[in-house]
Amino acid sequence: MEQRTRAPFKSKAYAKRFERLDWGPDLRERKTITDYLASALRTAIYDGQFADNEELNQVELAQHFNVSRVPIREALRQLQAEGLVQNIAHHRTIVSGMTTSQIVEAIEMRAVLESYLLQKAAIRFTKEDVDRLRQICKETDKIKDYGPRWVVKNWEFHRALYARSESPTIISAVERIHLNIERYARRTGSGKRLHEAANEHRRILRAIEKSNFSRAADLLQEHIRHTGEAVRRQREQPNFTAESALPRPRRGRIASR
Amino acid sequence: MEQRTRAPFKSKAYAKRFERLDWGPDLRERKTITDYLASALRTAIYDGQFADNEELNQVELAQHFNVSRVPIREALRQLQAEGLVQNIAHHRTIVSGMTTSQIVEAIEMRAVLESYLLQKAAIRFTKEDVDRLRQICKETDKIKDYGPRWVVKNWEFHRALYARSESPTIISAVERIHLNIERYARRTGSGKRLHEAANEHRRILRAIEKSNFSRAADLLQEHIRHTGEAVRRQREQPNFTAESALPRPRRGRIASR
DNA sequence: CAGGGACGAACTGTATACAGTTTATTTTCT
DNA sequence: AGAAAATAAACTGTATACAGTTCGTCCCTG
Repeated sequence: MEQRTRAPFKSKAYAKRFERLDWGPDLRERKTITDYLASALRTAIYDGQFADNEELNQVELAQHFNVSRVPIREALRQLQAEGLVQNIAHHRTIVSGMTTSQIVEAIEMRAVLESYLLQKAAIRFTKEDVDRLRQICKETDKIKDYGPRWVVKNWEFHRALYARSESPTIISAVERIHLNIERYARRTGSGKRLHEAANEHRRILRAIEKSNFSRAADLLQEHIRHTGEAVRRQREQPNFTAESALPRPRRGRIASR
Repeated sequence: MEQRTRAPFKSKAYAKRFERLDWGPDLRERKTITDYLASALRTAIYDGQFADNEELNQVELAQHFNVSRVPIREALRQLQAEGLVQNIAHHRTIVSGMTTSQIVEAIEMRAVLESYLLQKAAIRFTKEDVDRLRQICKETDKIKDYGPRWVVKNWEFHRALYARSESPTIISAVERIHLNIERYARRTGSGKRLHEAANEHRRILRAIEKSNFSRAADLLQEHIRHTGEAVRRQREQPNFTAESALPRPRRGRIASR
């Protein structure tokens, strides 16, 4: 089976948006252009490369990726179903920004579900599992600034909490919510919150060490809710303007394809 | 704006599958063929018209709906993202049957989230809300057999429980899970379970009447989990064969379009 | 008659062409 | 000049054409 590699990009309209895109095997191995595009766009959106409500022009995207509009459209449909973009028929597709309450509710769901997962996992914890958590805590401390590396480590801790829950479906549902809201949570991420989060992790760990699992679950729930509060606090500031595109930025002129 | 009405179906290959399809305004009002198709297919799958792992042939579907493959493909992409079908690149798209543990985990999520929603809503309950619940209970009693009408009434009760939760996002997430697993839960639905469920609803109602909300939440959680247990029990019977298509039923001959 | 290419039918995936919709611009009328 | 109507440009949506992949079938070889 021949390895499909995408042709070099033609247009530079979106160059900046996708430059941070990880061209790892995960992306390259996709079998169809549509799959590749869906990944690329999803990654870019999760990465915060697009402002809320920003318009996605099919022709521009097609030119950028040097493909026809068909796979672009299919990829956009997929993202639409995932809730990342919104399509207004015959009109346009925009990056769908979540409202504050949507974000907060999503975080609420995480809090409830993750707390449940922890309780479910806790009764099966082994010494190795706890060691692993300790290890991750230590590693997290080494990361001094808020960036992708910290996000990954942070999530590693959470995943480790649920490793023994024997609930892969719930975990992946939770993980998806996490990915969906991370781009918003990120904007509130200051160094202070970084430190706070690390402390909360450690407190959860301590409760687990003492086999006080219901307390650990409560702490975890609080920990997650703190993110929600941070988002709400930031967004309710009067001078807060979500990084969002204007309703209808004058359309550029792009030759139809 | 001209009202788009679909042309009558050409092919009869899928006629049976879509005959129960509700041609209500909800469906007819869709602006694009793709949107219409996504709804139609989703409804049919939710309705149990397709067996697990059944193959969806783009050409056949296109002929049935008398459209080209493009909107069919886009609709399938959307369903794929929704988890209703699975696409194997260059190969085929199949209706993705959930495994027993996936179903049970989905029900678990419902139990956890709905119980949370109830607790959140309970503190805001008014007398009218409780009356409404009572009313729904009565109406449910009138429906004697397990069918779409019962499912709707049943869900109405659940929704009424969360009406005051002020969490529309969580509610719709839960609703989606419900829709996703209903077709499996249905297969276990005997008259006996019908009665049991009605009783459980009434017990929850009674706890609410006594303002014993945490007990109501617990009862609700149990109530939902019962469905999960029923599914598991049925599927673990040695002679159980999920209504599912064979891995590769000899492909029919369909003229390419 | 079992195993393995080679071929071809039947699909899926992508590009291109065309149709229909929306929005911006120009023209017309008052 | 300003509002309304006509026109044009830019997109989106769908159909058709073509390219590429998979898999069954046939034929060959042993």
